[in-house]
Parts: sequence; C-alpha cells; structure tokens
Amino acid sequence: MVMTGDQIRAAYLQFFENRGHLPMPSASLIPAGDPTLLFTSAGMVPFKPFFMGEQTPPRRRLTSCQKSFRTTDIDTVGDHKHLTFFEMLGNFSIGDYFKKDAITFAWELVTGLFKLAPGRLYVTVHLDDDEAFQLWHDMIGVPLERIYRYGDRENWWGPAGTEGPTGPCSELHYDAAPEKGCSKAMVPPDTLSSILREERATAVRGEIPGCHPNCDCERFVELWNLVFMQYYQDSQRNRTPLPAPSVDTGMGLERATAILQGQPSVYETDLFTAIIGRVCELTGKAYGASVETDYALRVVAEHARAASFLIGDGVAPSNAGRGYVLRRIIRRAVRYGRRLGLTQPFLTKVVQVVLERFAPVYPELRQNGDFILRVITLEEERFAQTVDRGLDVLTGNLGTITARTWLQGKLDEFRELMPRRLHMTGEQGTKDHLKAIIGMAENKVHPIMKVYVRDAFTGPILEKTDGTNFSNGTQLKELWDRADKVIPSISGREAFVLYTTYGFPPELTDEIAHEHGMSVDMDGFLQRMDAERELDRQDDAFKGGMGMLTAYRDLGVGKSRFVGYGHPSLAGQQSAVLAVLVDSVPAGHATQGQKVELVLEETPFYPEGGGQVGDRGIIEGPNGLVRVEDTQSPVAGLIIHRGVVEQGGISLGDIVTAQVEISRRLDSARNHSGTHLLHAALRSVLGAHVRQAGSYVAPERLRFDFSHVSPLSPQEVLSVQGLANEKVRDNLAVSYRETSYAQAVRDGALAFFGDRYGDVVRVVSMSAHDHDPAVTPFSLEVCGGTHVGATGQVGTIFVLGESSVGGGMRRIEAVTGRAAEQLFVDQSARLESLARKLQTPVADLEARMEAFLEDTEQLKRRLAGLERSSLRSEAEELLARVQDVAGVKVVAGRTSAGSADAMREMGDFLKAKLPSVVVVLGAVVEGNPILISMVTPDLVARGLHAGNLARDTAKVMGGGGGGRPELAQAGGKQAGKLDEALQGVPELVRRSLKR
RNA sequence: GGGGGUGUAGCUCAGUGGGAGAGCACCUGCUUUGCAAGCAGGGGGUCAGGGGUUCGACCCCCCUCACCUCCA
Repeated sequence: MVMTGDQIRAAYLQFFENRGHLPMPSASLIPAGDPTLLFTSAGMVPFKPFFMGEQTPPRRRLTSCQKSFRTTDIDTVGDHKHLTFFEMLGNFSIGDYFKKDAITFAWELVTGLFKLAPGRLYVTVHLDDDEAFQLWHDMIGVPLERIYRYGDRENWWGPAGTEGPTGPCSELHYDAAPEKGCSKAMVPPDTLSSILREERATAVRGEIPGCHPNCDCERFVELWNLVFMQYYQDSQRNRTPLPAPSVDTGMGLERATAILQGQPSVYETDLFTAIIGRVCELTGKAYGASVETDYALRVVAEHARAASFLIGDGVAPSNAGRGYVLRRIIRRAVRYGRRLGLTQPFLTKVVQVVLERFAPVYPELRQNGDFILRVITLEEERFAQTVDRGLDVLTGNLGTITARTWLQGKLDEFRELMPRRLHMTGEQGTKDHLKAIIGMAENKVHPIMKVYVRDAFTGPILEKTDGTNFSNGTQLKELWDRADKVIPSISGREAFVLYTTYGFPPELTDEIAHEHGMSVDMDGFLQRMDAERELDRQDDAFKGGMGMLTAYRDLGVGKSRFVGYGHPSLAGQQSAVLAVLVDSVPAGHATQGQKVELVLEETPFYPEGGGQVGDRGIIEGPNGLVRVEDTQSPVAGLIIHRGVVEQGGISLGDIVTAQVEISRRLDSARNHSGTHLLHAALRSVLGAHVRQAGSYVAPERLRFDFSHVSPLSPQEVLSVQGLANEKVRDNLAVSYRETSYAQAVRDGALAFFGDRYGDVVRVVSMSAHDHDPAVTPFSLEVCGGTHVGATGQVGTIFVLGESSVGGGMRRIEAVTGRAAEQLFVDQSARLESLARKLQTPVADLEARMEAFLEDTEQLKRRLAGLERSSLRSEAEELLARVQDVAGVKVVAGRTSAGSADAMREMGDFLKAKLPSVVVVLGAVVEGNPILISMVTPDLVARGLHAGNLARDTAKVMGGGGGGRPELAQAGGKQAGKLDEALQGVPELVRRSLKR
C-alpha cells in the first residue's frame, strides 16, 4: 500500500503529535517580523523567536509541515532534484529533548511508519559529534559501515546570520538507486573520516576514492536533517554551550514522497503528476520522451506551483525583493513554455491544476484563487509586452538586425559599384561614401543600441576603411572579410543590453538571430553577466550588520509588560525603571537635556507595531521628568521609551509614573479601528482576495495597502467608505480575546504576514452581536494595536484617496474622528472664502467659476488680438524706417513686445513685406533685454548670419546669443543699453558683408 | 539595496542649447456611404517635480519622484 503525499504529510504530523508535539499550522512564506529574510526557507524559521528565547513557545515540543521557498536554486530548477518551493516536515524541541530522543524518533519513523529497509539507510554525523555517533551505533544499532562523519560543510548548522544558536547535525540518507550511482565502491567510513580530518587541518580539498552518502552521484537521497542546537555563537564567533539545547529537524516532503512511492524523482510523485500532466496536455508532449522537453516540462510545473503559493501568501510581482523573485519564476516558466511551443498565454491553465491539487491542504489557495489567477494572467501579459518591446529593438523598424541586413545589402551594392565610383570620386570620395553608408546603418538602430552596434560591427569596419588603400586588392579583400564576419553576428554586449535594460530573454535573441541567419556571441554575453554579478558581490561586502539589535538583546533586563490596552488611566501607571540608556549604551542615570531610552517594568506606552505609531507622553520620577517622543519595540518583549530628560534626572530603579498623551492615543485608536473597518469593507466590496499588505496608523491619518489588481473606481471607493461609515453608525462593539495564533486563524481572523506573532495573540473583533458566536463579526483580525471601545467612537471615516503602490497593490488613505471633522471644517472654510471672493453663494460657485474662466479666456484672446495689432502698427512704423546698408535692407528697432514669440511674429510680418531683409528687433521683458534677429535666405547666401548678428548685438548689453543662420535670438543684462545695441546693427551688417 | 533605461498632447512616440511636433484619437465643416473612409479646419502641453549652468534649457549638470528592466 503506497502512501500519497497528503497521507505522508498527515502521518508525519500524527506521529509526532502522538509523541507530545503540538502540530503548528504552516506559517506564511513571507517571514513574520524578520526583514533580513526574503522567504520562509525552512521549517524552523517561524519558530526562531522561540529558539532565541525571545518568545515563549505554546509547547516545548512542536511539529509542522512548513511551506518553504529557496531562491538559491532557481536557475537549476528543471533537473531532477532542485525545487524552489517545497514542504518541509519537521519536529522541534525547544529546550526539551535532545539528541537521544531526536534520533530515536527519527529511526522509529523511517523504519516503523515509513517501513524503509534499515539496510538502505545511511547516517551521517559531524566529525566531532561522538555523542550522536554513539547513539546511532550503540542505541539504534546502525552498523559502523553505514555511519559516516563529515566536516562543517556538510554537518554543521548555523548560525543563521551573524550570531545565534548553532550546532552539529546528523542526516539520514537513503540508498535509493545503487544502480544509478557513480558505480564506484563505497569508501569505508574511517577512510573518509581521516581524509576529511586531513582536509580540515590543511585546508586542502582531499580526493575521495569512491562513493559515499554525500557523493555527487544520484545514488543517495538526503532524507532528513536533524540539527542539534547546542551552542550560542556570538558575533565574535565565540561559542558557549546553550543551557537548554534544542532540536530542529527537516525532511523535505517531496523527497520523502519520492522515496516512499519508489519514484526516481519528485516529479513522478502524486505531488506533481497532475501538474506535469496538464503541461503535457497543453503542449502535446509526453513526459519521458526526451531529455530537453522533460527539463522544460519540469520547469513549467515547478514554477507554476511555486508561484501559486507565493501569490497565495500575498506576494505580488514587482521589480525588487520578493516580488522580483516571483516575477522571475513566472517569466522563467513562460520562457520554458515557449520552448515547448506555447506562444499563447497558458500559465493560468497550469495554475488551475496546482490550486485543485493543493487547496484541500492549503485553504489560502482556494480563498485567494481568483487573485492568484488574475496575477498570473497580468504578469504573463506584461511579459508579452516586454518581449514585444525587445523584439522591436532587435528586429523592428529601429532594430539591430534590420540595420545589419540593410548594411549588408548596401555593402554588396557598393562592392559592385566601387570601381566606377573610384574612378569618379577618387580614393577619398569613395571612402567618405562608404563611411556615410555605415553611419546611416547606425541611425537605423535604436539610440540605446547605437554604441554597442558601433562597437560590434560598424566600428571595426570603419577602422579598417581608414587604413585601407582601395587601389590595393588584398587590403580590400581583408575589409570585405571583416565585414562578412562581423555583420551577421550579434555581439555579447548587444545581447546583454537587450537583456538587462529591456528584460529580453537571451535565448530569444539567439533564436531570432538564427531565424535571420545570424548568430549571437553567447559566450560574450555570459561573460558580461558574470562580470556584472562580480561587481554586485563586491558591493555587498561593504554592507553593515545589525549591531543595534544586539545591544538591546544584551540588556538582560527581561521583559517589559504592556498594560496600555483599554483606556489608559489618567492617573498614569506606576512602575520601576529597569534600564536607562544614553546613546544606546546602558547607564545608571541620565540628567536634564540628555536624550535617553528607558525600559520600564510595566508600561502603558504602546510601542510602534502593526502599523500603529508609538505613543508619546511623560514619565515622571521622584527626581525628574522625561518627555517621551517615541516608543519602540526593537526586540520582542522589550519596550523602549525614547525621549529627553526635561527636568532633573532619572535613574535606574526609580519608581515612576508613566502617562501616555491621551488625545494622541485616542486619535490613533480611532484610526486603527477605522483601518479594520475599511479592511473589512474593502473585502466586502472588492472580494476576499483583498489582503492587508501594510498599514500606517498615526494620530493624524491612516494608510492601508492591500492586494488588488486594478484601480478602484470612484463608485467602489464610495461604497467602501459608505459601508465602513454604516458600521460606525451601527456602533459595533469592539472586543478582544487572547488565543493561540492557530486558533485565531481557524476562527477566520485575518492576520497580517508582516507581523510577528507570539504564542498568545490578540484577536480584535467588531460585531453587532458580540455575545452570539454564531454571528460572524463584521471584522475579525489578529492585532496587537489599541482600539476604541465601540465603532461609534471612530467618528466619520473619510477616504482621502486611492492610489497604486506597484503591481497588484493599492493604497487607500483616510482620516477619522477629529481629523475628519477638521477636514470638513477646512474644506468648508475654503469654500466659504472662495464664495466670498467671488461674491456668490456656495451653491452657485461652480457656475460662477465657469463664467469666470470663460471671461478670462475671452479677455486673453482679445488682449492677444490687441497686442498683435499694436505690434503690427509698430512693425509698420519700423517698415518706414528701413535702412539701406550696402544694398541690403536692414530693419532694426525697439518694440513693446512682451515676448520673443511676439517679436518673431513681427519679424515674419516684416519678411512678408520685404522679401530680402535683415531684421533685428529688441524689447525689454521682465527687466531683461531680449533680441531676435532674422536674415532672409538670399542674404544668408551673401554671408550674413542671424546667429552672429544676434550674438554681437547682445554683447553691447552684456549678454550673448545665437541660433541658426536665418533666425536667432539673444539676451542681455543691461536693459538701458538696448537702444545703443540696436543702433549698432547696421554697422555689424556692413562689416559681415565686407568679409 | 545597486546597475541600466524611460518620463514630451487622451494613446503610441519623434525631437543633440535658439519657433514644442507626427500618427492615431477627439471636435467642427465638407465630401462620401465597401471595411483602419477621404479632404479641410480646430481644440488639447506644468516637456514628471525641484534646483543649477546660460543672454536663453524639452535638450547640459545635480537632487527627488514614478515606471520599465537586470542583479542581490
């Protein structure tokens, strides 16, 4: 009887539940409260705060099947073993059992529950871990020849980051396919141990003469990793034994399933067969038919699965961070789909199968199903757009291929005509002609590609042209050879630019080039990619650590208790000062004027979290007073009050009274409750795919980001606002309940991925029937923030606007309570004031405004008309004062024009009257003199240049100018010298004529 | 977080310091009812925003923002 993947998952969890472990639901793929981590990459990630001692676990024995995602292997997905997304089974001991039980459980499970043949199981332990070795050998009875020791590279775990728990690990490997192995004999464990010890001593990698569990061949499968956290490693790499050692184990569900189902790879298990099946169906390919199509089939299936889970957990495609990883795998899937002949959008059809297959176990896939499909559709469309644009650059009107083909044609033509041309225009003329042809080819290329195209093909030819004597046949042949070689090959640099600035896939470049009988220098391309990556790596080396957090963690003051829920008492909270920090360094005392950070035993101050900003207020001690400007919680359980000592001093141990600034807090509470109402209203109006993606709750306003693919219509915004306000008027009771995270989620509470949740979470509900559990509350959220007692206290909710925060995410901003009132007051005042100015009732404002706009428009036109006619008459006056300078008519004079444009018009008028003329007009605009000059073409031919004329005239006024021969303008600084400058014009004209 | 790129009319985009443009769309008129109808006329612009250089900036320099893209 073969178990399905689902059965294996369930059996594993049941096995450990029977042994006292609490089954935990899988956490989101977005790690909670850990900005250093891109994704949840292992089973222990959500439990890190427990292992670090920052939070109390709900039980010391836990077990879970955790959705996990690793980015390191993206580019190798498609082979038989690598996955980006996988499910990680694990059992955890947080300071409870250690090696002995962990090993016993593991052996019982694989041989008992999984019924794997003991003879096929190999064990690895760390070189120095004699304890584990003994347990496997003496207690379990694993024979010596199947216990291998490895060094740090294979069998040491952690710490994750610069410091943290760390320790040796022990792995179970399964001898899955002896026939598939490297067919070398097994190395005896002792031999391997001494090789590795030698390697450790000399740091020289030793040669291993045979097969072993960690061999690169396909014989062994690493099934289970047991990590024994027994040391704490600090940032100086010192290791101290942990008082309560812990265990963290991980078994990949996919691998386990492959082994139990006797399949050669994870893709043949029931976790994948349906997905692969769909891809085959779509492409008409059969799995197993060829190495290449198999690879592509696996890529599409794996990435479709991974993308579904990522989107299901709220990741939206973007060009940075998590969203970028998602985008990459979607695009990779599309590219490989293309290789299988899929040119139309297809990915949603694969994702549908993923959803069907996994929704029973992961309800978020069902819940967000529509959203997932929509995101995939959009991203696939967007990628098609990207490809289209790249295609234009590569082959389109301004494409490199077009330019090359064109140049090739022109060169062939030139080659034929050259003897005649050489005869007609001589050596230099022929070369110039050739250069002109090449220059034109460059202009057929998109501007960005120009420099790369020049490097790659026109450049080398030009260079050759320069040195070539056309009368010499052999050198000429060299030139043609060069052109023939260089033109049909797209350089690595071009492919690189196409990829890095347009996102155009290199293999497509290659494919299309081949269709045009060209090749691509893929080696050059890869070289450039590597160089780029190397540069990035160097940059990374300079990035700093996270020393600040350590400082707080090392305070050793234990926990501060938050007592600020409900109505913070006006009298303030009595408490002892546990720590005083000055400049982030612990101090016993702080005095007036100093910036200080305080930790209290109990505090009503809410630390920034869940989007809500930290409280402000006053902490008063026996000898002084501190004004708190912000409250933060840099480490779970620790609340830091930041502020300034305003009077006297404050000391460690002082009994103080902590008083929150009430009005501010209440404003925040209104906005926070308002946020929940808006969240629920958005879900009701737009659909259940709406999920919180971030929020900011300040006393003044609130901001809420959520997943949604399209902009909200004004109607939708109004419905959301209307529904939320209706719930305000219904005055729903706001109630709190403490429960476990798992229970809260089971109850249907919304939880935000970005937040850190402990063993006990608060659930905030807003319901008209608070005491009737059968009625679903309007809003139910896991939330640590502070709220009003009933929604009526929120006051009016007013949505200020709706906007985009990147693909798939929208943002809504709103005010409530006092700010909403203030907004109304301000807006009304503004309207009143406008109405007063326009002397009309508010109701008529719009009509009045329109009338005004129309009036000004008319006035503007009339004014422009008047100006034009007055300038016209000025121009006519100037016409009467035409001067004759050596037979050239010159009009130079001052005008009252208000702009250079107006003067240009005057000039045009003058030119219309005098077909051959030099015009220089001046005016003072905004205190500065400006000039325009015009020269009719016949006079340009006689050596006059409007640009020079303008420049030289302006010099008199301390300015400069220039332009084209027919038309130019200039300006100066000394308005008083405008007339003098204009008087000089005839002389300037005379002088230019002489030359 | 870093690199490359883009930002100009409702849309797609030209525009290398000196008159802000084209095509499509829109409006008006005429012509005409054969497939993207034609002709003529017209409206529409904070050249992403801010600062600087310059007599003068869509254009050059600096900063910011948004979007595209590659890499972490």
